[in-house]
Amino acid sequence: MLRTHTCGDLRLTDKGTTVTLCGWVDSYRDHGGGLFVDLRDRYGITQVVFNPPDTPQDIIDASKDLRAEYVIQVTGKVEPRPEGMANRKHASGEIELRVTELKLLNKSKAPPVSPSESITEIPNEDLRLKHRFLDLRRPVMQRAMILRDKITKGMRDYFADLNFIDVETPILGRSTPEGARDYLVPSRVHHGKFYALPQSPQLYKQILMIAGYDRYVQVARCFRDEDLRADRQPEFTQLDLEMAFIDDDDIMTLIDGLVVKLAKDLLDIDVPTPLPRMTYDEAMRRFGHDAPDLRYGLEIVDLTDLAPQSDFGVFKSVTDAGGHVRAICVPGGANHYSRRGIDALTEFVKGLGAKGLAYFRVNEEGVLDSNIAKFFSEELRAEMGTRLDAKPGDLVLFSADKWLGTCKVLHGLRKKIGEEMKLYDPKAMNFSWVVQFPMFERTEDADNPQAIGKWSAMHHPFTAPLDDSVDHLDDDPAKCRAKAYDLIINGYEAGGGTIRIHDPEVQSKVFGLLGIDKETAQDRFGFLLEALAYGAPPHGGIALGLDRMVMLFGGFDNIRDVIAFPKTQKATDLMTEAPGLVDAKQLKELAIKTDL
RNA sequence: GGCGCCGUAGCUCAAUUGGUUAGAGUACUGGACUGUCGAUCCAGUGGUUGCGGGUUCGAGUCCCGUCGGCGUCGCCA
Repeated sequence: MLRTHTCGDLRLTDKGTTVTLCGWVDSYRDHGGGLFVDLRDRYGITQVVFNPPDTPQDIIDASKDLRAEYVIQVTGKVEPRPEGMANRKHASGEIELRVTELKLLNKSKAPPVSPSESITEIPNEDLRLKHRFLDLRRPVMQRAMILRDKITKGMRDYFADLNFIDVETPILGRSTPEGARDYLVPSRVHHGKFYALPQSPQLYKQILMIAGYDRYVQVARCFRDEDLRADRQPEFTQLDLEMAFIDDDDIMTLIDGLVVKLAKDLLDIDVPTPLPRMTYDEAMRRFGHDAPDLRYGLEIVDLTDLAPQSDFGVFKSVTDAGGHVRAICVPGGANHYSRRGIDALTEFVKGLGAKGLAYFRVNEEGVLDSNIAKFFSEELRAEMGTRLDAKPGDLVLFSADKWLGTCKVLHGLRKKIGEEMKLYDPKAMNFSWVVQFPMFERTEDADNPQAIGKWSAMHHPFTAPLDDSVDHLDDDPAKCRAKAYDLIINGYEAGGGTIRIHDPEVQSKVFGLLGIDKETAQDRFGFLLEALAYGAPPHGGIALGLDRMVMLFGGFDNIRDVIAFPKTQKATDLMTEAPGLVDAKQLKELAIKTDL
């Protein structure tokens, strides 16, 4: 060992002891006669002092050459700092190391990305990603990685205590055309054939249930070749689990327990259980989204029935066409959003597909007023005000469109205004479930005109219907609700799962609705269908998005900050420059010709 | 693929309506300084304004294209 302690260890109680520290020069302060260095490692910062008479002159002279990020080993005596010189910013701030020996372990070029927390300016993200070794040296990033480790370990411990066993599943698998685009790996042995990287271990974990491993868990890497977002990476990590002989309530109760433990251990928050559960239909009705942020209100109010009483052409034509008129009432919004502010909101909703933004301000007398007020009788405005619980100074924003259109616009407004008006405590954590998702949705895929209007699975084709929904498979698939549940944290989908179909008859009906004929089913999932025929227990599970949970628990606003080596929005790695070209020889072995 | 924001010194940023030699802080280099902790003080080095084209007497600034980063819609069972 090159050191006796870390830079976060030493306290007043260590005074008088001789210790050796190693670390990076976080900063240095040269006073001519002597010099101070803040020495950093991942445990903290300790001030090391090169001053006479404790430090020999030749060591002081050598210390003059130290620069940011040089790696040094120093030996000396731990001493309390002089009266009034303690630095409360650091845990070891009451002591300092009086250096008697210095060894330069390595030099550093002047860092383009400063790891020092004393530099408050954070470099552009492309620089951080290119020099990730420096970026990851920043204490905030080290805290993120440590938090990630704690969450992962907390999860593993929790499930291990409950008799779950960790089973690894393949990375090289088989492509299934449903769902996200696959990352493909060409086979050298079988020219023209490809492995696919797993989008999730879904099918394998069902096989494990059938194989009798009734409690499976895995920290699983997953891959989806789709476009990126602030909360989406092409490769990400799921805490994946599956159980046999359980129902949906068991999975949710299990995860409630995990959430309580993690919130208590990591954030010292007491989360009451059971976590609230809201159906998908209610979430869409009240918040316009299947992952509502429940840290603030701004609930949607449906005014479709009142709209025809107005003379406002936009509302009337929408309701005549079977659409909806819905609104949110923003408390204090009339003062927060000026004319120009509302123009900005209008531009914003146009980006979401709205044609415009109808609004009312609520004036001093509590009356709804705006440029469209003339189309609404006094009585009608009063009635709308009552429904909306509108108070003087509020702002009422409308969306008139098809149901999903109003959901999208009002959810967008709600989210934007919640942020802009700071309607919630950024440190607050809100956990809930959204349950009873529709089994099927109508395809609106413009790339594939033949598929438009056909049913597709909202989760995957093995999702079980609610017990009282089974009959709707025959008469009205749109009414069919699934044993599906999403864990929602602060408006993010932090995890999701389902109970799986284990009844061959139900499975075949679902395949039928999805237009998957026997041959296709056999070709794509033959192994699973075969396995299901050999005594499959009732089973189901869930997958938690580990990266997102770390992001939310750590208060980060993007997922890259909790992944050591993330990809850019164009799915490249700026440090390694992946993806890269390969040799012609490699392509030839794989029988691949590129067409650029 | 669409929309939007951004790209100026190693780094973070500024530069009036398109107008003189593109500035500041920091880093770096040299010097001063015995208790600092974003040390301080003095001096200095450092620029193809991402790249290419265009408009103009004149472009960091306006236009077109392109590359890169970010956000978002589509997409993500």
